[in-house]
Parts: sequence; structure tokens; C-alpha cells
Amino acid sequence: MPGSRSHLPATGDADALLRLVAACRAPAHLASLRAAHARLLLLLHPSHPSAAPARVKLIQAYAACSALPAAHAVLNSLCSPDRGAAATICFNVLIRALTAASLHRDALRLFASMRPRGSACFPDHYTYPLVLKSCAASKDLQLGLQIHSAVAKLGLDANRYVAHSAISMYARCGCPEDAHRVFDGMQNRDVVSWNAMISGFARVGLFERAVDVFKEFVALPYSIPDAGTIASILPAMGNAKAEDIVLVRKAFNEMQLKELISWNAMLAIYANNGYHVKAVGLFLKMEKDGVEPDSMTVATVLPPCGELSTFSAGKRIHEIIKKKGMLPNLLLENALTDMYASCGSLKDARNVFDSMSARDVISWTSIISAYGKHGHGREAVDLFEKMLGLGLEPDSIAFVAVLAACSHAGLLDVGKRYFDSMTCRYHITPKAEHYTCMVDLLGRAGCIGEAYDFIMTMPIEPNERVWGALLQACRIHSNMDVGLVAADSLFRLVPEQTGYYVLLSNMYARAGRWADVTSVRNAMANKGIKKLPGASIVELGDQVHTFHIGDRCHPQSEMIYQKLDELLGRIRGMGYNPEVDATLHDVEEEDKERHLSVHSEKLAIAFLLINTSPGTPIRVAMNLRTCGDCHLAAKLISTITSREIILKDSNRIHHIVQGGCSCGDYW
DNA sequence: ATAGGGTTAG
Repeated sequence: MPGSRSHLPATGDADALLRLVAACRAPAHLASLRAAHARLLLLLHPSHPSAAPARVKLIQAYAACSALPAAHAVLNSLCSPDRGAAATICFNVLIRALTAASLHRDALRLFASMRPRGSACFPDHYTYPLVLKSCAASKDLQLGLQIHSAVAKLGLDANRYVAHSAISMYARCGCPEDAHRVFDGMQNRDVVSWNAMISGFARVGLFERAVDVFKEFVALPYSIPDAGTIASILPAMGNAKAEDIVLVRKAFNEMQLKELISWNAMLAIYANNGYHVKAVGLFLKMEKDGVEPDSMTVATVLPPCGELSTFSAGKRIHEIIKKKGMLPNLLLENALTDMYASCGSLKDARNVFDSMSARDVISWTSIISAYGKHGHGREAVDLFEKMLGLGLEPDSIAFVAVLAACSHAGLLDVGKRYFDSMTCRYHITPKAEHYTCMVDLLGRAGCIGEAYDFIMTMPIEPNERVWGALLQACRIHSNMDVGLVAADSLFRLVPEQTGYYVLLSNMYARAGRWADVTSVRNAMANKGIKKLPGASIVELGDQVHTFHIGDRCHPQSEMIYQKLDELLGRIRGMGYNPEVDATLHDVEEEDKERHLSVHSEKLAIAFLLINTSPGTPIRVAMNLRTCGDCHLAAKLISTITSREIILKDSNRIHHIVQGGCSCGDYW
């Protein structure tokens, strides 16, 4: 009978249409979605059992196609107040679509509109987690409290999903203790309960408590941390204890299913704590295990590549980024610019920067600091001016970059002007980094007195880097009087920081203050654990090699020392005399020289000379400032071997070609 | 047919 066909719809057709609807996930599919929607209206009578699920699918599809008004329209077509449960689901789905699009205010508005609609449409245990999350995202504690008390009245607070979103809401609204109360009151906790609590403490800065909860969790007999656990603890691991990082790594290792986010979080923990070798190593392991990186992975691992100057790894990551079609992506392009600059390839950094379709202050800061680190202060200043010309507002870090560029290139007046404009014109309160740049700039330009006065008039307490910059300047300009003041301040301020040890003890030794020399030594012996050992790092193939002073543990040790002997012998004939002054006073003259000759930079250079073919540039990354002796030796070695040597130290990059360094020996 | 925790650049 022809007339009855429309009342007995062919469910097969409807199913096919619903599959089509579900496949519409992008704005480009909107036309077919509308067509399918129209057909469905003809096919499915509102009372048909498939009509409710169809509505849900339509709302989801319209939301996925960024057609939120259409999704709303589907919801509004639900007018009869008697289909309570089905209506609630539709509301839930649309609220979910809104939260997914970060439209939290809209989600909360829609939630508020549920009640007057009709007695049968109640928010349920699916709705509350969504709206509590929106409260958290919009930091609406008032509404969050209201909703949580409504939840309690309904007895829904026993639901884990609800409890977890309540924990998160309280923490993100600045009430971590209330979050903890909810967590404490939970009868049955699962891994997400713990994650919610860890993250709750971590994201409000209660790092120790976050770590304590993490430890308590992993110590439970049958706990199984997941990717969310690693990601939750991440913000609390900014300045983490080594043993805590080991604990996190252990949890990571024991995870049977390593989701991408856990790799990314583990990488970030290494990267944020200066474990650059481990970060790059973990990335290499990802590649080996066939884990496909995403843009977060590469954004996280590029800075460690820069730190280590692992140019090949960095270039390979750039290839991955291009191959996966991740560009254009401002974040990644900024990270790439910085990585290349940090690896000593100003050309590649500039290429990335030039190829960008949009640039923000971070992009400009990256390229300015790139030129600055290479000693090209003029270019850095020109780029800074160009940025200003484009109407971009420099921030605190942009000023650090340009001030550092001025100090690296000795642009005294320009630097002073920028410092003044930062405070007067841009109303940026200078921080310790800015003061350090200025002291460095003044001091190394020879204005020691002015640098000292500058410190004295600083509105904030000068830290060890500020005094350290002054001490450096005093060493360069042999200013004993101010140097001793700086040394005293440093020793008082950070007796445990042995990075300044050599500078300090030299200053005291030159002044004949042997008792103070002894104090420095003792302080170091007592608290010597904090000593940052000088290390030089090089990349060979996909391996990272680390060298320490006098290191003999490398398998090629024998050859390296032979090569070094040969090199030092040859450059000695060219006027190289070990600068004994840079080392400790009470070591025998001959020992001093031997000490200098086995500095990690020299070992690293010899190692690469042995293992790379002629003409290959030598890249070495060092975690301290390189000493004058190594700098001179590197220049001469570059001449006799005809190799480019790119030596990055903790402060800047030395690009050495045929005996000349880009720093112009001003460093 | 729907819900919780969680990552990236100077």
C-alpha cells in the first residue's frame, strides 16, 4: 500500500542516513548534512524509536561542522515536555559541544535554560560534570558552589565523574582545600580521582602537595598510573628533585599503554628541568618505537635540541614538521627559529623567520636574540626597531633580548636608551635579568663604577647573577676594589653556588686574601654537591656524547687525548700559551696547564675532529661560560684544521672561522 | 545516544 510506506519508514535507509550524518565532521560537509537531515525528517516520525538517537547524532554533527545555531535548532525542535530523558541527553550533547569549543558561558546559559523548559527535563549525572568543568574554566566559584550543593541534594555527589569535576572546579577556582575535602570524602577512588587531586594541587602552585599525593598514589599496592597522571604532575615538576623525576619516569616506564600525551608530558618534565640529553634521548626512543609525534611533541623537544646544539636532530624534527603538514604554526615556527639560532645556524633561523606568514612578539624576540647571541648587536637592534615600526608592543622578554644583544656587542648608549624607554615609555618594571644585562653592558664596556652605582640604586635586591656580571667585568678590567666587593657579596649571597668559585678564589688570591680563598674552598667542599660540573656536549650521528673535565671514561679516550696533544703541540708553535691565570692559584704551574688542557670543550673538539670528515663544522654546547684558554685554543684549532667551530656556552654563541670569532673577543 | 583528570614556543 503506497500510503503506508511513510508511516513504516525503511529503517535501513534511516541507518544509512545516520551513518552519513555521523561522517559529517567538518564545515565542508555541511551541505550533505543538511540534505541528510531533511531526508531523515521525512523518514523518521518523531515517535519512531530511532528519532531520539537521530537527534543526538544531528546535534553532534552540526556542532562538529561548526554550525552551532543549527545544533540549537535541533534541540529546540524538541518541544514536548514529556520526553524527559531524551531531552536531557540532547541538552547534554549540546552542552558538551559548547564546552569542547571552549564556549563555557554559552554552556552555562544552556544549562540554566534546562529547568523552565518543563518538569521532565532535569540535569543529570552527565550534565553536572560538564557544567562544573565550565565553572572551572570560567573561574566561576559562585555558580560552582551552587551547582555542587544542588548535586549534593540530589545525592549525585557519590558519582565519580561528578566528584572529579568538583575537585577540579574547586582547585581551579582557587579553593584547593575544598577540592581536597571532596577527594577525602570519596568512597571509591580510581586513577582519575588521584589525577584530579594531583592536578588540583599542581595547577594552583601547591607543588609539594601535588608531589606528595602522586607519591602516595604510586605507593598504593595496586595503583596503575596512566597518561593523565604524568600530565597532571607536570606543572608541579618545574624545579623538581631528581628523585621525584626518577619516580615519574618509573611510573611512565611501567605504563603498558603509553599514550602520546604521556610521552609529551615526560619530555616536558625533562625539558623543564634541564635534562636536555634525556629529553632528546626520549624523543629518539619515540622514533625508534614508532610513536608518531604531534605538534606538542616537537614543540617540547625543540628547546632541548637547541640547548644541546643537536643540529641534525633539530633539522630532522623540522623535516617531520614539514612532512606532517604542521606548518604554518606560529608556536612551532618560533621554536624552530630559536632552535636553529641556538644550534649556531643563524642562516636557518633567519630562513624560518623570513618564511613565516605571521609573526608575534615571540617570533621577533627569537630572531633578535638569535642575532644577539651571535654578537650581531647592530642587526638585533635594527630588527627590534623594525618590530616597533610594525606596531608590536615589546614585552619584558623582548627587552631582555635586545639588552643582551647590546651587551654582547658592546652597544653601551643604545642599551642605556632601551633600558630607559622600557621603564618610561613602556612602563615595564625591570627584573633581575634586565639589571644583569645592564651591569654586564656597563661593566664590560669598562664603566665599572657606573655599574656598581647602578647596582646600588636597584629597587630590588641584586641577585647572584647581577653580582656575577660585575665580578666578570672586574676580572676583565682588573678592577680589584670593586671586584672584591662583588666577590664578598657573592660569597655572602650564595656560598653554596660554586659556579663562581674560580672567579671568587682568583679575586681573593690576587688580593692575597688567603684566608678567604680557604673559606671558599671549604664552603665548596662542604656543600660541594651543588656544584654544576662543567660539561661539553656534542652530537654524532644520533648519539649525544658528554665530556667532563679530565674525562677518561669515553671509549675513544685514548685517541682523544692523543689528538688533543697533537693539536695543542701544533698551536703552541703558533703562540698559544695556556692562560694559567684563569685557574686556581695554589695548583702547581704544570698542573694548571694540564688542567686547562683537558677542559671538556677541548676534549669535545678533539673527539669530533677524529670522528667527522674534513670540512664538517664542529658544534659543541657547554653548560658554563667557556674560559679564555679554550676560546683561544678553539680559534687556533679552527685555523690549522680549516674547520668551522660553533661553540655555544651558557651565555652566547661563538662562531669561529679561520681563527676569528663572531664575538670579536668581546665576551 | 551522553560524562571526569591531563601537555606546546621567546
